[in-house]
Amino acid sequence: MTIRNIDSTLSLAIMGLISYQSMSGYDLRKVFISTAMRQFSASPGAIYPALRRLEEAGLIKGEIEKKNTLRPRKVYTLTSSGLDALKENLSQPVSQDDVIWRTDALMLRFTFICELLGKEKMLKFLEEFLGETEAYIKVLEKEHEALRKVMSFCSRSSFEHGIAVYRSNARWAKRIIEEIQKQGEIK
Amino acid sequence: MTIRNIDSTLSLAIMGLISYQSMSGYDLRKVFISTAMRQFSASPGAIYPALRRLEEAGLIKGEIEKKNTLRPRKVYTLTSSGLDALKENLSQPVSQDDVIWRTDALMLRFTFICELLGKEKMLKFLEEFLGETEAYIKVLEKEHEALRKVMSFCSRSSFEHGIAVYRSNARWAKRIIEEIQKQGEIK
DNA sequence: AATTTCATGTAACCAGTTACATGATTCA
DNA sequence: TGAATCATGTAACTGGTTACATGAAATT
Repeated sequence: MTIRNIDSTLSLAIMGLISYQSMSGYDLRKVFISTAMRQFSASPGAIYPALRRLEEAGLIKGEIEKKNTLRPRKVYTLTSSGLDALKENLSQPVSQDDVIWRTDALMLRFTFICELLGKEKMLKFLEEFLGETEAYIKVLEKEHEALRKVMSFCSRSSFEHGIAVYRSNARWAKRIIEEIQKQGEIK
Repeated sequence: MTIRNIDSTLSLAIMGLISYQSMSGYDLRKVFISTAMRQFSASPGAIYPALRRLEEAGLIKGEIEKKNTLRPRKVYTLTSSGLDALKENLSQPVSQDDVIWRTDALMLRFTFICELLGKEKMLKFLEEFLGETEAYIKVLEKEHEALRKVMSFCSRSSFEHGIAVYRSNARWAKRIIEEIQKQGEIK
């Protein structure tokens, strides 16, 4: 038996949503179609196989609601090992690679950190995110300085777009850290 | 024979780079590893199949340099239909879906617009990009207003991160439009 | 009566990842 | 001599996309 884990950002999104409340595949699709989580796939060809993989891995458990109909509604809940796996995923340190290639997954992780891990881990996440982002901005600025004269106007502009994104990320992290520190209570 | 086109952002990146100057697969890998284009795959398992697909589609042509060695260096050049396909790709209007899901491809397109299409198309691209981005920001702001009271602190913060990214994109587009309009000459 | 929504799923295909393989050339 | 670099490629696997299929229940 191959050991599978939370194997994609879609799976992470599913796990997080289910941790809030039990949901069927169809419920999940509706969330992905109608809310700001629309960047994740809403296609049944992605969601149902993902649910099956997670269930095979023992991270979620589906219970059939309307038993004797042809297409019974199957509502999924996190198992205890699923909750562990999710918490472990959210606790992972933020790497430079995450910051460069997996911002979407990072934001997804942060979305679920409040309820599942609490204030301390939120701050840890944000500080690591800020640190790695600022470090990468310095790398990009150096590259920009070195290449600004040989790049065309358009390449330079695209490059600057990249830097602007990371700067915006850093400002966001600073703002949220401040907000957390100001208000003692988070809800 | 199935008609293939520029079938991924990696292929678009390859086409654009080759339009500047002829390159081998290994040259491309070096660019993807060592420059700010590192967000694209540098793995040989992605690059070489992509080159083959593009060659099969008649968009690029490989010429062997060191003929009688065992691993001859193969240098690729755009064909005339490849140049057409690239220009057509870059000329495509900017859709809302592009803005939401394919920012990376959009920035890649802009990178190559200068040399291949000129100032008029640059402005067209930027204005469409700005328009679609601002429209989507309004959608997100409405959602934010509607959900701000039911969302947890972390979901709300992640949501705001999303909005911040699009605002930063809009500011960038405005700045570049201004820069273009100020200087008569682009180089 | 007709259309939409609820609800779950499969099958073919596609591009990227990971890991491996080959062997020449250059450099320490 | 041994390591790193040049240079191209394949094979198995993975997860997502597109398109299709089924049929009950609710709505118009």
